[in-house]
Amino acid sequence: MQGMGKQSPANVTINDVASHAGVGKGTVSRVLNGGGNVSAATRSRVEAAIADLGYAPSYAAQSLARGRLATVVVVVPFVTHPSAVTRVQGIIEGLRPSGTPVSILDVETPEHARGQFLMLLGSLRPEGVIVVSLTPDGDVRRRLLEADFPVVWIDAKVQGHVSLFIDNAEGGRLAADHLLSLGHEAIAFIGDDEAHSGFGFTSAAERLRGVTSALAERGLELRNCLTGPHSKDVARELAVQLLTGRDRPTGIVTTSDTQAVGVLAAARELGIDVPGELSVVGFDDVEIAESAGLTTIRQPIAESGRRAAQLITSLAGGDKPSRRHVALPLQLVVRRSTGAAPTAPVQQPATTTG
Amino acid sequence: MQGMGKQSPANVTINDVASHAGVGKGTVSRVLNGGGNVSAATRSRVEAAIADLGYAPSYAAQSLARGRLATVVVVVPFVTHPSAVTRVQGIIEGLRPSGTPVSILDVETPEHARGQFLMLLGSLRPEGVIVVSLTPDGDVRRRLLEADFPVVWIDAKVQGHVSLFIDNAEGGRLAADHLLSLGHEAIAFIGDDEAHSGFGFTSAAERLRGVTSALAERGLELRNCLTGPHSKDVARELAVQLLTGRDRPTGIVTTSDTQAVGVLAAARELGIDVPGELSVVGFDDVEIAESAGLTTIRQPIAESGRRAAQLITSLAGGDKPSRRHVALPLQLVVRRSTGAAPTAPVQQPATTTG
DNA sequence: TTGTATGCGTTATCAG
DNA sequence: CTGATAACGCATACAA
Repeated sequence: MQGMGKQSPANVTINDVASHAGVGKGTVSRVLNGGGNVSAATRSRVEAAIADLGYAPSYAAQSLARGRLATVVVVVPFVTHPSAVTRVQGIIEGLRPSGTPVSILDVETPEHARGQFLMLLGSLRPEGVIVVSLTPDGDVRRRLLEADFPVVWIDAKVQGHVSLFIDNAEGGRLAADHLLSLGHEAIAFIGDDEAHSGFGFTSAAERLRGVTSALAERGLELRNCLTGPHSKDVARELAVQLLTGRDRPTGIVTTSDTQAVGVLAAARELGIDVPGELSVVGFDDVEIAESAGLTTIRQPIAESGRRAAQLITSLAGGDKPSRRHVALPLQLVVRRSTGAAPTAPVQQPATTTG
Repeated sequence: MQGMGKQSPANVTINDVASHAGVGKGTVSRVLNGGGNVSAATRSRVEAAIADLGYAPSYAAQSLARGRLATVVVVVPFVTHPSAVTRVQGIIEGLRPSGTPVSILDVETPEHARGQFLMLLGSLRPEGVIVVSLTPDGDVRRRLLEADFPVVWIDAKVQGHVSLFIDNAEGGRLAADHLLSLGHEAIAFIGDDEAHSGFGFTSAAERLRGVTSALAERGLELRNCLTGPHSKDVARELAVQLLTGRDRPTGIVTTSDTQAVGVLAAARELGIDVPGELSVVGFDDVEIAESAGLTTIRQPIAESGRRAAQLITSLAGGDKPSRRHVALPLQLVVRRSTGAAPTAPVQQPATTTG
């Protein structure tokens, strides 16, 4: 049974290093960490021993002794969305210099999210947490605020917490103003059906508000507003609906590039020329936007991840945040999917009997 | 002295639960884990106490006591590549049922990779490791094989290890055969410059081999073969070179959809009609391929991640792998980027002096 | 079935 | 500057 003892690498511990170097384990620990008070001679002896034995400190033991995991945890819903992916990439990139491992906690439903937060709080106790596009219940938020690790929120403005976000209404306004400036008056909106997600997202509603208020300033009303689950195909179907209905819009604003690409697909299917007969505006400016030639509202997605990572690193290092809330810049990026409104109505609306 | 220990939330421990329930900590541990020998009455008392106190076992302490981290680590280069992203998504998805956190270890260079593997082996000691598109040195491979946690390789066939991979040469052949069947004879290749990556990748070379051998079977030779760092823009530049040169090809095979999209961009810039004057084949069938209307060689990327995750879970559970090596299926997906070869030569090659 | 004692590998505290 | 030694919180072998 145990005759074989362990044939596995019999992981070398700090004790092995200590005896090999002829010092106490405390000393080894010191050279490993801050290493304040160690004589040069001892230090080099220990370092030699470490190299000799190929010693690496046990992550679990360190975590237990220190009271926290040397890992940054990212809590993110919809890891399949391109924007979520890009954010995570930014985070990983921003954390690379520090060498801190990144753990991904995917969440599917609000209850699932709650569970993940609880396990994070009670069990994981990581070095820092980055929450993406999520706003958990008040009690979880409070516990997160009281936790002894830093938390940074991306794409959510949370009271008392450090957060990076965008002005969604302004984004909607930018999109609408662009179409208006091109002469469009029949503008429709395709957005997420956030109410049904259960997460309590509000960004689509805010963007819609931006659009309608921009239109209102010109005395116009939104031609149509369709929402559905966030996906390219759903957006395509909604667009078909919009484009084959009576009040065909000449411009469509969407809440993501994914959806905009769906609208483009619908237009192609229906033989509607973009941007000749129809202009489409996306949101986010993820990678696909460029290759699809999409006019879109760019938000610095990867950048938000990078900044969150840097913030976490700095906060975990004991720094105080200079600003709690940081609004990220938004920018209209014009490509091939928008153009001047058709001079003649694309489709003559039936004149109502006067 | 030690009374002040920590003023932090004084996280509730297994001891608190034990005393609250009036049992020993061993019992609590038992109901928490396998829970074999616990009377129903005691069990419910303990469970009540756990719920009362909102107890969650410390991940670090569990890890230390058990000797391994309840985390699956993914080692992956180029997290920015769409295919890498998709694989990670698949892994996360496949691991969701088990609730195991996923840690991402990004690697930039071979040395970096080595360091990550070493820290993984010596320090992290996770529940399992999934290595994506990487083949480290022999000694690291051996240590990985001897480690007491399971390792699954994706996109790499590694001696003695469990691995999921594709037949790259077959992929190249599929692409070339498709173009050949459309009447193309002037076929060029744009691929990764893997030699300079330092990682020792060979997939591009294997795909190229598939292409050339398919051509050879018809008595043809590759018109041109250009390589460079893997990026859309580099591919675009290479394509411009190809398309403005003397021997303009009518078909281009690339080693990724990203590159194929670059080729498409080049064609558009040059006013070359696709697929009228030029056919383009991608590789992978990532999301962008569909919206770009790219004909491509589909490999089950997300699926590979899911399967790897399931394999890890099963292996970590003590199962023996049924098969060490699994070849994933490849499939030609025809879209709008390929069509019949132009009947008249697009560009009359200057007849060499006879 | 259940409580107790020991070990896991570090960090941190405290004399020396 | 350095070597013991006590936590850290849990799993587990062992005793009861």
